[in-house]
Amino acid sequence: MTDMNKTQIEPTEKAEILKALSHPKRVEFLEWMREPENHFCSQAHPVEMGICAGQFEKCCGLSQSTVSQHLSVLEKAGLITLKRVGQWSFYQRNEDRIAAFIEELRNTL
Amino acid sequence: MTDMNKTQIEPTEKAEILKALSHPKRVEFLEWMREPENHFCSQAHPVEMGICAGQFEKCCGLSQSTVSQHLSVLEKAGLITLKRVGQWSFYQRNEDRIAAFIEELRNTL
DNA sequence: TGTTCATATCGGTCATTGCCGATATATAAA
DNA sequence: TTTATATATCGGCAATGACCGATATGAACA
Repeated sequence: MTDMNKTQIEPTEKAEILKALSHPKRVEFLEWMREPENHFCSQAHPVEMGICAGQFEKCCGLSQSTVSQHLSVLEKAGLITLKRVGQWSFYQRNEDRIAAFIEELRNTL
Repeated sequence: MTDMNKTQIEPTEKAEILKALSHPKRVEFLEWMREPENHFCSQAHPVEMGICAGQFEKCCGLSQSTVSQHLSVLEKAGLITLKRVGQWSFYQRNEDRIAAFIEELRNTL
């Protein structure tokens, strides 16, 4: 009864998530995605679909390839999910996973 | 009224803490210190004084200098505190800081 | 004072990460 | 089928991080 049926975070996953969060830019990406309308207002598609990869590029002054890599790290850690629509990649926060991670920290750290 | 008068975590500090936690060994160190009696039973001094730097060395298979560096990173991030007594260095978890950090994550991540 | 013990710091090596431009892939449009 | 657009991956380079042995610091004790 401590953790209901929330997604469980394995030790290996916890380490991977912490690594993903060790770069300030990636943390920023996650935080921006909390309020998409404030940070990605120039997006043509509705923000409910997720944030288009290209949107990050404009906000952060990094190259396209670097942004793509950062997003990939976040995705592999499970903190965001990727949905491809046409030629675009839409990323979304994985709220369950993020919450589970913080809960894991609360319990173990 | 959101944060009472808890220690506040600045953005720069948050980044430094996340970096400190990006190495599994350092996370382990912190977790071991939650239950000192289980992990550092061979310590001569009472665990209430903190954990003697040398104790970590025995548990983790790293060299003395490497352990010292890891502890220094945790201390600079404010996650542990250092008290010198005689020739020994006693480290203790900074519970307020750890709690404030997790709270910060809950609010911003 | 010199010796011992605990820990911190230094110097160097090797592995990892961050970054970029260039290229590959894949969809969409002409 | 060619062209354009969006994103991922590759190759290489520079910066950072992890690790160690050796050395320095500093306290305790003979």
